Amino acid sequence: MPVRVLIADDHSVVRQGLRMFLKLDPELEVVGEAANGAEAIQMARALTPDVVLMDLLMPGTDGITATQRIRAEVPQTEVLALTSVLEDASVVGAVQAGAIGYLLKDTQAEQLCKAIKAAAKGQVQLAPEAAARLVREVRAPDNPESLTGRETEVLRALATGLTNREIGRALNIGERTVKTHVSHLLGKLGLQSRTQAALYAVRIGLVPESKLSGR
Amino acid sequence: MPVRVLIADDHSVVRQGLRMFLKLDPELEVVGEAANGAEAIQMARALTPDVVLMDLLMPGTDGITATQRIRAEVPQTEVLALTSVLEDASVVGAVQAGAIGYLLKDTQAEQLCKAIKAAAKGQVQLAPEAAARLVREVRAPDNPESLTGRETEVLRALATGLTNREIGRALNIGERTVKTHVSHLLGKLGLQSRTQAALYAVRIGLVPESKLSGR
DNA sequence: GGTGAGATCGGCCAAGAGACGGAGGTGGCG
DNA sequence: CGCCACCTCCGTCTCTTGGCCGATCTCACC
Repeated sequence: MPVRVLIADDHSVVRQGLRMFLKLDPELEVVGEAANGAEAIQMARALTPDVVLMDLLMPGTDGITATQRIRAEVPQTEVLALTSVLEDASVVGAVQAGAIGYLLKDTQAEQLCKAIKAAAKGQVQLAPEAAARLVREVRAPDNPESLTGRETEVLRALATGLTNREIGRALNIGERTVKTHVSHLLGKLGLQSRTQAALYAVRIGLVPESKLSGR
Repeated sequence: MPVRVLIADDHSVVRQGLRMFLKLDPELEVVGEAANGAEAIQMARALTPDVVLMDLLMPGTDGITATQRIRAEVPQTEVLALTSVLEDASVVGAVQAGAIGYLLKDTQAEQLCKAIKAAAKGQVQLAPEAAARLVREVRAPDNPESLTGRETEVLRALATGLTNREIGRALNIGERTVKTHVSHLLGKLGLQSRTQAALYAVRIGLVPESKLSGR
């Protein structure tokens, strides 16, 4: 009985590549494709696949949110994060959201097949780089560089291009408090300006691409 | 005689997917894979493929730079931009760099094969969305929203997290001049702050992900 | 030769941003 | 209970940022 896989990625090239590739392994069966987080949630609900290959960066509902929802609503389905982003926040975020593994898109083909089958059995699969990040984060919960929940919220708002005052209004706190949080997170991240912080947030996948400041 | 294709993408999942997929078409032959712009240039020089499938967002040397170099050094090789980014600057940039086409990663499989064969014959291939951007840009060269060369340079520097003073040093101009350019580009883009401008630059792919502000 | 766009600077000014120290409140945890 | 992390807010200070006015200079174009 093959492992039933759902592919969630916003690029059809990636989806078709994965689909065609997994087809070569008789133990793997691609049962569906989703182009965004919302589709992934809906299809996971309908198909109850064994494993969801989840891209974390997708327009609309992002992969981490989708992972949370799927794990909550379809617990028998395991989620394997497969993304090009490798940063503390997204690794930890994906695992906290319920992902059983975290692989990079430059993973070799055979390893990917193995990882999917292992994930279906409930075995944890982490790219070595991702494992390192996770261990570092978990082993040092009071790591001076780890942001608090509020600081992360402020960073997320900051990374949509809001001013301190606007962030205050958005989070229902004073501008002064926002400045405090910004000051703290800049210090923790070793950055010098809110612009650098915004770019950092984008880099680690804290902000979905769809929310980036545009016209 | 098959069309010889070089794949340039930093994600092995995408590379292997494309390779396996193009293998099914006997008229297409994948002669090599490059994981970044520098490799793409080197391999294009060594292999002189008919077509390079070029991702624009790659670490190190980006795809646009690689396209320029390849077109300059290996003129018989056509470059087909294949990316997830769709914005005026990158479309125009790719075409200006010498790309014969611009396709999105969510392009359907058969279309991609057709486009590659057409590109090998020197026929222009543009995704409809990309064509629209290009036409809009070309038809209105003095579009109030189109940035000048210098403004684009300043935006690119701004989007790496530099201050005005640092940008001035980097470009060998005064801080005042930088402020003028920043002011102009903010007005043209309809934005209110440098942070928004930095996010915009990332969104349109002006800045390679590798250069985003980190730690 | 005029015309316009672009690049380069200047002064002035208001607002935002960040650093610094202080301080009160909460809630978990030994 | 005390301790500590976190969230909240305040005042003050310096620096950066961005808008507004202006000005030269170059260069392509008509």
